[in-house]
Amino acid sequence: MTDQAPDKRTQLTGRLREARKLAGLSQGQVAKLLGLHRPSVSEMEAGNRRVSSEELSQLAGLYDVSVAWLVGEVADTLDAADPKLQLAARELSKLKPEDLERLLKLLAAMRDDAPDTKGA
Amino acid sequence: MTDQAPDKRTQLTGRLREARKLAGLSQGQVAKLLGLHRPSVSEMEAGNRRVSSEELSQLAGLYDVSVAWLVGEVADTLDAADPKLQLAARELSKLKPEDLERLLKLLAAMRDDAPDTKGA
DNA sequence: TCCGGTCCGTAAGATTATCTTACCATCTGT
DNA sequence: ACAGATGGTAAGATAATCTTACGGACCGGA
Repeated sequence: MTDQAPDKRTQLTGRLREARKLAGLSQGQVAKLLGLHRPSVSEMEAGNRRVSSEELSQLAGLYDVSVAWLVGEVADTLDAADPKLQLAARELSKLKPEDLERLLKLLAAMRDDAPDTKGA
Repeated sequence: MTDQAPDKRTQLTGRLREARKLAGLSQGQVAKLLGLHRPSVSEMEAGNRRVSSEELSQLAGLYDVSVAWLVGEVADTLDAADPKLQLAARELSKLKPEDLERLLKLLAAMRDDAPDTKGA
């Protein structure tokens, strides 16, 4: 028990759960897809279990997120600035072009309607 | 058939060693910096030992590389993608968090609604 | 050549984490 | 209330990792 830096671990566990739910998957589904058991996934998200690098890659693929975001690493790209942006953009890529166009207009409307928060 | 898809693992181990040497560190140095023993690092690079997500982050920091590269993941999925997606991401970054949340749910619903062609 | 030092790979027993199965609580829709 | 699904947790069996140690390969100096 030489827990010296639980920050990263907590971040990972939180994001594992968040990404899973956003992907619309249950722990059981994930377990079956990764060839694991339900309790394993449960304790992974609880932080009571390690997540190997292989599992990390598989989870990232399943949830359509990057391993960098899962482990809380900051890259210098656009997606890294806002964690959820990558996920959202990923979803956008699956839309039909016409839907994407519509969504872009909607986004512009939302932004124009409520400008605020941070500048720059 | 013990080795059917060792791509990811082989890639990780190979890159672990490559990154370490490029960083000018010995296994002993890495072991001490991570609070491990020399044999552990040795077997990590040999692929006979798992690398946890925490260790992965620490190693990436030590070697000054990204975890995405270590595991063989393509980091920048966004920037290299369609210009339209990039534009969409820019719009997303201007949204308020609550709006982004709403949008994520909407996207998840759209994807869930559409017929899927079983992925990875 | 011989020596001292460093680096790395590997083995065997002790230690630890993980797996497997099972049970329980909660929530939802009928 | 019932049935189904989801998620948290416990205990023994299992498999991994840790710890220590030994040995080989390499390099520069006497």
